[in-house]
Amino acid sequence: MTRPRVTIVDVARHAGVSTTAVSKVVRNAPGTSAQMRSRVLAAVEHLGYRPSAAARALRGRTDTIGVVLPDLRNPFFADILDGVTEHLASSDHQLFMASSHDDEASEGRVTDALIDRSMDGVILVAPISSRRRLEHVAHTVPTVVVGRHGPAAGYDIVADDDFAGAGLVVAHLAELGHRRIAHIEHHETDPVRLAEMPNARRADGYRHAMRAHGLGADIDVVSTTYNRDGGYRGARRLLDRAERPTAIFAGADIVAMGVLDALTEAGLSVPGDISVAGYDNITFAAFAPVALTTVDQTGHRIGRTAARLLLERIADRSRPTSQVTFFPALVARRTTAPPSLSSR
Amino acid sequence: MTRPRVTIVDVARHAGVSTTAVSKVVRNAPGTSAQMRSRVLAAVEHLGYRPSAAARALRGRTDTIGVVLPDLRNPFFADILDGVTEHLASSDHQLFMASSHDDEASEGRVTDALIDRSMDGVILVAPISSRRRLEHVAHTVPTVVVGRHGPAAGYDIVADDDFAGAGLVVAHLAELGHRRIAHIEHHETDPVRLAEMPNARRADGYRHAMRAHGLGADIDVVSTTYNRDGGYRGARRLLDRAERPTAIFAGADIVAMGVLDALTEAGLSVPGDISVAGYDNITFAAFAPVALTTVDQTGHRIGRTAARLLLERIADRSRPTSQVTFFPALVARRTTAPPSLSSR
DNA sequence: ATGAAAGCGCTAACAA
DNA sequence: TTGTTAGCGCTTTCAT
Repeated sequence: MTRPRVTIVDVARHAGVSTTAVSKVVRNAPGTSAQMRSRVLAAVEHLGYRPSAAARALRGRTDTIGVVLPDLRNPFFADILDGVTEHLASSDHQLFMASSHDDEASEGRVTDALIDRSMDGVILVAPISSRRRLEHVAHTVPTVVVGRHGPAAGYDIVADDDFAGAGLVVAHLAELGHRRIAHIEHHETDPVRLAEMPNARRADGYRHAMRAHGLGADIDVVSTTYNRDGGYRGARRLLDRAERPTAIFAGADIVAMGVLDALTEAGLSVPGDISVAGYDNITFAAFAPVALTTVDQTGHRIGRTAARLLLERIADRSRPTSQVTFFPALVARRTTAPPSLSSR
Repeated sequence: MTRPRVTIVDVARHAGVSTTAVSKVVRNAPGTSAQMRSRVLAAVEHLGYRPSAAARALRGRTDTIGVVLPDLRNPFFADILDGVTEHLASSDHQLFMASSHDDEASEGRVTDALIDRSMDGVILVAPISSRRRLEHVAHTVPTVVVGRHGPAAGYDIVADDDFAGAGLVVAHLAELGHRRIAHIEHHETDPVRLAEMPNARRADGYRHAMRAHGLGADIDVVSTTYNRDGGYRGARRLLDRAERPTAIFAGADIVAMGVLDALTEAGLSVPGDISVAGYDNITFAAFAPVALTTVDQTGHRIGRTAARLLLERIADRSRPTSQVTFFPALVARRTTAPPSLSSR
């Protein structure tokens, strides 16, 4: 069924040279005559030889980098990956992805799996593991953490200023005349994650901005999860309030989707009855029938930067770590408008 | 910066046993006393030993399977992956994904990369490579092809009956009273792909069903691409028709998204002015403000089945190939309705 | 410029 | 039950 692998030995024999020679030619290493090159390449072609990455891995690099994503359904991660892929295209690294399914234990397993398979480097997107664990990973393999803040210890960080981004949304809604602006956040209790995770920073930014706009008394946060169902549940709870909010700021666009599910189901119009804003500016937010007001954190640029930092670290593992923060921008679309007179 | 790897030799020395013993214990292989087990496991724990997958790969299996996806933005693939992941959870295989970015050359590179890294098996989702190429891959590594039809040569196939699915949509629209039902397909010229790719089968099913319903004269196919932009461009062209269609059947839900973008932009209401149907039943189709009529091809079940077949083939590479086809179901939601009287 | 040989970490015969 | 040893395919000194 399956034919035996063509190895470097087969090529060497076929070309009548040493395996060393083949190795050099294949790797474009110096010290080969033009004549030898052509003979070896002919044999490679003839036999259909492909170097075994496994054998190479045993001697060092694998030319493979791994990305751990929390969730394949949130299109924001596709934006990040586009950026990573773009930057990696200039190198000869292969990119493999694995999902942690939003679960800490699974995230650990997947990261270990990547390390066991000797990835040259890993990019962890919005990881939820403990900082100690992240430091351990970074100690073992060049690591870049995306979308999580906090003191970098051994790894580079690329993130968006979530605190400021949340402020942009609140300012936008307050200017439109909203006072009862509610926020749906991803539930979080761990103290480190409360300081480092984007969801927590957005919630903090929301609270801070509400106070700054004199709306401290109207702060209203519902804790669910950063996915569509979390948005649905959060909105349901907000709709049950004695006094409904006039605007809902969902911590992520995917959460806003769930909010819109719930509002549609309840027969409410957006933004007529209630305004909705998200965060991430996933391509879905631009979907015309929705036209979601959101915050653009340029996932593409984040991904590119992460890939660049990772390659730099792979090239020089002792280079000092850096922390890049991008400032986000508000993208006002059609789900936000001044509150209706009756509800004001 | 990075500490040297803990190897099986370190563990053996620490536990005062042979490397063979460690290897056996770690793999739960037979032939180890309880006493030896505990000593070895203690050493493993103490030293934080993790077997090198690269070294294992050189001896055989890697416990890794690779999935090649055309595109990370089409949420239908996430449904398939959920199914794959679910089935794989019962085995100790790790799942890595790679994107081909809808490009044949890239698909080839990515598949080679997976083979080079000695994956135990690969799942190719809606691959566009030539059949010869697929046979080559299957000849090299256990392979399951998902979402592409055709004579199986060396690989298993799991797909949905796209021809029948398209018929369900046409029947639904015809029953509602539509006659001018247009179809947006993914442009295809390669003869083999015309016979095997889901997009081509759906287009064939559309034409066949139109004739079966006596609407042969109204057949109207626009060729673009299976992504959101393709849907947008296709709809624009249909709106420019002297006599507009009353219903648009997009070959995929993601295409329908683009159609809805265009219709919204043109100020047309759905289904008031025009009905829209998709295919795939991605979770987005259930998004309440849209409520897209579509065809459910149970990506989850397809993924589960693909994973099962792959594990079976890994266990026995000579077992005969099988071809599983699932029958799809229409999911009628709110984007389809009888045509308006004026346009009839 | 070219090649011989050691060895990366692990598993699988085979011996004891 | 336990250990010795020969590779898996490649890269890398080190000779030539």
